[in-house]
Order: sequence, then structure tokens, then C-alpha cells
Amino acid sequence: MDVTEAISADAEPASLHQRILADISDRIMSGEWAPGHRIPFEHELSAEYGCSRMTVNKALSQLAKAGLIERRRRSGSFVRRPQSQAAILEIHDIKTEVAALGLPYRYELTSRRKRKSTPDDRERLGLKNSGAVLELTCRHFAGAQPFCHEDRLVNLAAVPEAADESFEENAPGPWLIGRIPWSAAEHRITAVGAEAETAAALNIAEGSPCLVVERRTWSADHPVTHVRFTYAAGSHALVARFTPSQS
Amino acid sequence: MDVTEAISADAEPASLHQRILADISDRIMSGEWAPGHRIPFEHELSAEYGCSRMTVNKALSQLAKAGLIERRRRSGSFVRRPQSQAAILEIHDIKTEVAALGLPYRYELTSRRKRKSTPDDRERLGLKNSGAVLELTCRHFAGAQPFCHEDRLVNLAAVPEAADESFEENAPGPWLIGRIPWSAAEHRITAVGAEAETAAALNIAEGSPCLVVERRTWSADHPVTHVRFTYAAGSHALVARFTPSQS
DNA sequence: AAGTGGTCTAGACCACTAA
DNA sequence: TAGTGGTCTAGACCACTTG
Repeated sequence: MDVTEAISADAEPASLHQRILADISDRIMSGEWAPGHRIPFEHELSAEYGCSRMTVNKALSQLAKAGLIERRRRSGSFVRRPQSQAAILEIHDIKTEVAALGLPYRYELTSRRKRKSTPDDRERLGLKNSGAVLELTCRHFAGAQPFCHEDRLVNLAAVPEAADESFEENAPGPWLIGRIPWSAAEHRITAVGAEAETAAALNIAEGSPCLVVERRTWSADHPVTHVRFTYAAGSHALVARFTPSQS
Repeated sequence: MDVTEAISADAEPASLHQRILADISDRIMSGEWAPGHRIPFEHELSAEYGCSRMTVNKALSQLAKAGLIERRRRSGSFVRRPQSQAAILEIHDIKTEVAALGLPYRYELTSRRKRKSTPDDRERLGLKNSGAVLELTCRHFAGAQPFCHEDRLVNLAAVPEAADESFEENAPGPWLIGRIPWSAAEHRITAVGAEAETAAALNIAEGSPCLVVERRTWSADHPVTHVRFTYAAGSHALVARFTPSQS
């Protein structure tokens, strides 16, 4: 599924509600219907298109959910002014990412430690009660060069079977995905100067600029894992695309 | 609108299709229905809930659009394994961002140059034909410290009125938003070592790690602007949250 | 060939809210 | 209070696809 897919300007949408949606979307995008403009009532559109109100409602509901219009009872539906700068950020699997560069991928486990969670661990995971955690550090290679350094904490209360996995062959990311149905994730993206350990792992000078992606994952309000990916500057870029709405 | 809003585990959804959606979502999240599991047919669910098939269809269509299930004609609907790591990245207005830090905000225009587009400009904007562009550099302050350096290119063919605006008072970002209905945006997030010019602008040492956010914006397939925001490491983090689906 | 989902209809009742 | 959108019904036909 391509998240960048737009609704408007499609060739010829098969279904009627898609065509209605595209028509209105086009008029908003072109500026013909400026922000604040009241678009026709449902019953007017259903008369115009010669269809039932439900069909129109389906199109308008989608436009409202996409944030293009705002619907007010008794008043009508109005074109919203673009406001929240939100973008859909695609975060790929590292193996896929490396493959996209046309380089051979290799994974290497650096360390694996099981312990009772420290206050620091609980902070990282957003964990309240104490319990056992697994800390893994590993490296992802693109060709001969280290591409990414990974430092991961796994909450063993949420994923007990991780205690029996060596992670010598399987990278923890793909291993966790599919095993744990996750309900929420939070990403934090920053730049830092490389610390001694990561600088050594990435084969760069200490203090060199790095891109850091941290991810926390929950499954049904239960913290599952926290991971910190560090990339040397220049080796990696995150790309996010945004279109105001999708079909 | 809160994009982090989840569908499942809500108190008591008012409408029936929302309740059906939440019920199924919960069973998938809890692992009761594992990936690959075939969920009940529409006619079975409509019998179970004592409602029409359209109501069930509304719930299942949303689950499919959210990527939780996959629907196949003649076969049924199946739980999908989570796959694409996508996140919704909220990119705030810088003024709002600084206000959130509890610091006073100040904007300062550094330079303003109008010129015929160079090949380099066209590369940045994704422009094919030549034409006039406006290059702006400015700084955003949080308190006394420079917070962000902005380097922006505006396609004057798309926004001719920008030629008459001094941008001494108004930051170009907010000025453009609301004036131009935009249809797509692309973000690129990287880390770099500060170059001489940006290091001076941000009052940091040359080579210090910085977070760079580049944004390209289109309006109906027409390039509008390219902007490069540079933040000193530590002064800024991008946060993205993801929940697999929304109501 | 049969059964699934995709779409659509022509109504209906209700909650909300602006006039 | 009148009119909007929100929701739902009990059907229907069709396209697709698999057994």
C-alpha cells in the first residue's frame, strides 16, 4: 500500500462515492473552494449526482476524516484551512533499507544481557513495576561498513519467549514484529555527537554527527521494547511524505 | 484532532459500527485473533450484532483501510500481520514549538534575494522550467539563543505575491500556509555537521552535530517551496506517534 | 457455480444546534 | 423550531474469485 497515494486527480474512480470525493477534493485543491467556503448540502449533492444521500455521506465523511472539510450540524460542511503539519513517516526494516542501497546486508550481535530492570531501564521502557529485561546491542552492516548501531531493551514480562532466543542469527526487530501485536509506537528523532561506544561501533570519530531514531512500542498499554538506532550522518535519511487525504 | 487517538479500548463508542470496529480491533490486538485468522463473514457479524450488513461493512471497511485486516472476495476477511512501519509525524509551527518550551519567540530575517533560478535552485525545488525564485534565510530564536536556522527557496511562478512581501515581520512559513493550498509535501530528515554559515547563525562550533529537516511542498503538482531547517543537536527532537488505526 | 465483498438505494429516526 | 449531519435498515445488483 502506498501511503502517498492521493485521492484527487485520479483517472476515473470506479465507484460513485469516490468520484464525488475526488470532485470535491479537486475543487478545494485548485482553490476554487477556498477555506471557509460552505460546500453544498448532502441533499443538494445527492440531487446533483442523482444518487442517494448515503453515497454522498460516504464521500463527505471521508473528506472530514481526512481533515479537508469540517462538518457542523445544522450549518453544513465547510472547507478547512490546512493547519496541522503532519506527515506520514515510513520507517523501513533495516535489511530492506540496506537492500535498497544495493549493498549486501549483514547482522551482528554485539552483546546480550538479561537483568532485573534498573530505574534507568524502567525510564527507557516507560515501565512502572520492576521486572526482568533483556538488553541487546547489535550492528547492521551495509557491505563492509557498519551502517547502524542498535541498542535495544526488551520487557521480558511482555515477551517472555525472548529469554530463550539467542539473537545470534535473528535481528531482534524482525523477530519481535509478528510475534507481538503492537498497539502503539512512539518515535523520537534527534541528532547527537557520537559517544565513544557508538563511535567505535560505527567506525567513526567520537563527536561525529549522528542521526538517532528511538522507538518505544506498546502492546495493549503494555511496554514491549525501546530501541535506539544510531546512524552516521550522511549514511541515512528519513523521508516522510504527506498528502492531505487518502482514498 | 489528535492523530494518536486509538480506536480500541475506548469506553463505550456511541455508534454501533464503532463498537463493532472496537470489538474486532481488540480481539486482534489481544492476540485472540492471530495474523491469518479469518474473521466472521459480514452476514455472520450482522446476525451476531442484530444489525444490517451495511453497518458491519462500515466497520470492516475501516479496519481494512487501517491495515488491520485484509479483505478478499469469495474468501472472507483475514487478520494481517503488521508490516509497514509507518508513523504519523507531527511537524509543528516553530513559533508554537518555542512557545511549548516556555520561551519567548523572536523571528529575524537574515537575507532576501530575488533571482532567476539557477540549475541548483531548480534541483532544490524540483522545477523543470526556469523562472524567478526568492531565497530567504532567517533565524528563529527561543529566548536569547538562536533555535533554528531557516534557508528557504520560493517558486515565484507559484506564489507571485511573495515578491511584494518583505518578510521582515512575517516568517515565510506561516505566511505561505493558508495562502497556498498545498497538495503534497515531502520531508527529509538528516543529521549533519554544521557548516560555517549555519554554525555562525546558530552560535555553535563548526562541525557540531545538527538535525536538518528539509521540506518540499507542492500545490497541484506545482512546486511551491523548499525549506531547510537546521537545529543544533540537543535543542530539538522530532516526535512521531503511531497507532495502527483511527476511528 | 456459489458465495464473498463492493456498492448503492430510498427510505427512516435521532441528536444537535444555529436561527 | 427547523434543518443539518449521523446513523441505520432491509433490501438489491454486481464483480470477482475460488473451490
